[in-house]
Amino acid sequence: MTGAIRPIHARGGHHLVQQRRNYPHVARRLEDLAIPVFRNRGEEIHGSDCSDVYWYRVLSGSARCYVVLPGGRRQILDLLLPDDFFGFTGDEGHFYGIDAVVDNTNVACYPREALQTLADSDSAVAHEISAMVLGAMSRSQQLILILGRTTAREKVGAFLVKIMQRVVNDDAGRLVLPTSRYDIADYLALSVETVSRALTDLTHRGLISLAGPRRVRILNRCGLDEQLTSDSDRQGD
Amino acid sequence: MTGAIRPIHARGGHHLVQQRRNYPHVARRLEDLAIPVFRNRGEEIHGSDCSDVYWYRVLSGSARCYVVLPGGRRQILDLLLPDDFFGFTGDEGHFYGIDAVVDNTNVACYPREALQTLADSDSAVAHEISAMVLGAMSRSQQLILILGRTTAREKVGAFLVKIMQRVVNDDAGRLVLPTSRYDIADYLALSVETVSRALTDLTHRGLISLAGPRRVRILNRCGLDEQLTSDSDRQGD
DNA sequence: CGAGCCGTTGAGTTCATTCAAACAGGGTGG
DNA sequence: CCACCCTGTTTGAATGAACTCAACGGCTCG
Repeated sequence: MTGAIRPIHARGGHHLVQQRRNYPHVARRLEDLAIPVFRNRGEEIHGSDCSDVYWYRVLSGSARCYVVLPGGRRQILDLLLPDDFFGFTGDEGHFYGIDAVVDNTNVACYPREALQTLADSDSAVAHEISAMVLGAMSRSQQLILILGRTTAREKVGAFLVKIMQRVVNDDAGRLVLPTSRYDIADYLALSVETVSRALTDLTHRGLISLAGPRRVRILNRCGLDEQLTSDSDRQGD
Repeated sequence: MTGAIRPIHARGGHHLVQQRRNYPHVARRLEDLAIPVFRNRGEEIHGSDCSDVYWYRVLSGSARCYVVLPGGRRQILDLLLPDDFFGFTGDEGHFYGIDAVVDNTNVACYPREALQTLADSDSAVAHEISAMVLGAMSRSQQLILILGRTTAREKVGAFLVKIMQRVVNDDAGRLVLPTSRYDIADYLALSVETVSRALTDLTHRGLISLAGPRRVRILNRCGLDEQLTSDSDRQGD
């Protein structure tokens, strides 16, 4: 499954690190450690077997980190856009992996040991890493807040707002979703049908408008965000 | 609200840090930075105003980190037991805070700047911090997995299994919950009634037994964990 | 003893899910 | 070019689950 990149690792990974450790005056940078991986939509970037060996960072495209629960359901733990950093933290008993979400996704895989070694010797790198880990932590907390929402409409609305903050979008609130309905469903712990219904519902309420399944326009961001408080929808409709 | 600890901070916080920075030969340890806070059940440890200034670590007792959503619902982001580390990551627009869950809870508050400075000069401390951040990340991911479960029974079951792994419990699977039903509800994004019903349901199924509201005994851990797959409950009941 | 909090149980409603079907778009091959 | 398939999306109907509102029992503390 993931064998394609392991030779690269064996060739340029730990060995190179050990070699260079003896020359601290050589400015080693994060990118020197990166094992580049290119994948098309749906292809596995890394699988369950070596998930605690690497850290991952999306360079272009987007990826999803997920866990397959014993029941067969897939829970997406994180949606990775360019510059996002991610690593699994040893949840045992599940199959977990990282897939590309769009074609030509480029992910950098950093061997953890080597990254640690580099961080020890270069505090600028250490700062960069901790900033990225903090970013991952932030996305994690925000997903908890979304999953903690009560209704599907609120979850989808909050998802759209969060995504809008992360992807390129014009001032008019137009954005292109990187994900399919199935990915949204597995991210929000909903069924596909419910996601679809929530989107049409939001459209009918005038909060968003859809131009094709992926092209969303946020018409009323505050309305999306504070749908929680909305008992106003009963009055307004 | 949180004014009680600010004088301590002003007295021994950044000032002390700046002073000692000039003596790198002095072995500065994490505990030197800690602002100790003692709180009883329900008392606030830190509130919304200074949540991005500190990192927190529970030394004894337990605490809850939560966010109050616009609608008034409280989502608990993390349940902190001794040695657990936590920090908010800048979710704007919400009120968030940390409360003690049991009496005599002792929490160490570390000023972030000073912690960073210390980590830069002492790689052992940096390792310790990154290990603790990783622990927080792990709990975060596990909560996502719990929230991603479909039924309330699964959520509560998974919660019990996770808690069992973290609190002291004898070999017979007996443990004492640190939390009330309300806290469990806000942690799992369920209503209190649903939590209560799920617990009695699990009892009827023979997976747990209750000796008082807080005293739980896990009778069948695998059954709790893999309730996901269980269509067996229809046959068995 | 009363007040207040916590926990449980019941009844009715709301909401998400499942199962099912239909539709749209992109690709391939005839 | 059209037929066809496949994937992704949407909508409908019926079931099932969690929520709200409500009431009650237990417990602690003043």
